[in-house]
Amino acid sequence: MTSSGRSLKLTQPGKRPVPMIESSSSETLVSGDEVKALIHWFHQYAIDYPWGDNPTPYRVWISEIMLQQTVVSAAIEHFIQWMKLFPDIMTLARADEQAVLKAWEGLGYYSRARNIHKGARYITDSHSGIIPGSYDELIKIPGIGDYTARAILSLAFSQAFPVLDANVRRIGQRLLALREWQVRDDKRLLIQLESLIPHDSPGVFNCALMQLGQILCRVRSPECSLCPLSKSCQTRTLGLQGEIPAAKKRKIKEKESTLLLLASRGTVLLTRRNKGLGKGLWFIPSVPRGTEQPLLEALTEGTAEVLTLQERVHLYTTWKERLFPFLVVLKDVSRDIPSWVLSHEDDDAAWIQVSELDSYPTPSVYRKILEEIPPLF
DNA sequence: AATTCGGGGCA
DNA sequence: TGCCCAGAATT
Repeated sequence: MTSSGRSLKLTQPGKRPVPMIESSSSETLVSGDEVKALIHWFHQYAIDYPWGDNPTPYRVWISEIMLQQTVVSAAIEHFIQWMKLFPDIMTLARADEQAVLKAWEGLGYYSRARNIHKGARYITDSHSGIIPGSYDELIKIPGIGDYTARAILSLAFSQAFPVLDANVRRIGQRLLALREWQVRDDKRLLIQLESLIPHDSPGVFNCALMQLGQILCRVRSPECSLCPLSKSCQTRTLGLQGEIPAAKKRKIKEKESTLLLLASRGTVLLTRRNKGLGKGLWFIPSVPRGTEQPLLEALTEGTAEVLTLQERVHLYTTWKERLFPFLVVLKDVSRDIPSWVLSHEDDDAAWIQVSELDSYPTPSVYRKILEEIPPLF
């Protein structure tokens, strides 16, 4: 059974524009010789990664989730540390979510970490702790979608599933010289790859394509002269490397926030988000910039001392947020929790020893601010 | 089909 | 600074 049956419905021919040039290999994307050249190129120039030499289902699963929307160099160190902390599924399933999120700190897209944690418990309960080797079962695991299921099946189980990530998609788009890439092109490309993937080494084929996209067929300034697929590449034939794929513009929303880091006798007040964006992470209480005056005055009435911390910019997905943090050292004994601190629904708040801050998962920019706290205050 | 995700790398 | 990234989930 091919891999396209479940995840991808075959579509009708449709009326998309034909490629501007009919290549000699319009049926097979690339020739059999080029596949061999690709594999040869991979064995000669491939980069070794920590997850590459021992591709167990667990290691492939974790690495593939880490690599979702994440450049390889950003994931390597987290993967190494993760395997020390959670060497197997049972250890991961027994860990608490806070520790899992802490291990993920800095990688972003934290729902990935929560999904891995949920997935480990699901695998423990429903599959006796063994990662299943079928597409239909893998796809049920939280955080595993079409790409990751295919990656696990090909890399860890040696099943002939091609993968379609940003690298492979870019290679396909350039081979066909398509100025626009539509959803149905994914299905078309996967069908083509299914006829090319070697059944004795599907993982090598997939890794070779992905590393080719990473090393030679880069988004900007690809090195076509070294590419094993250049003969079939219509983008190279047409000299359109600078135009395909076209850059996508994105819109950024801006906002400004004042952070009030309340401190009292060796502790600081943090809040944990339990819903929506940043779920499970700890934050410094904040208010929209400009609304902090009444709060500061109320706090300084209790003879608080206010230190200005370094201004920061927090970039995440569609947001650019300027942060204006202040350390508010309270002199009175009470450690009440002001109501404005709980700005989001279901927020928690807690006074935390400064010496223990390290174990609380928090977005990177908040980590930097917390590290700015002076030793004595 | 479009948007969101509380990151970081790279030219 | 803008665009991209070994995508998935949600709307």
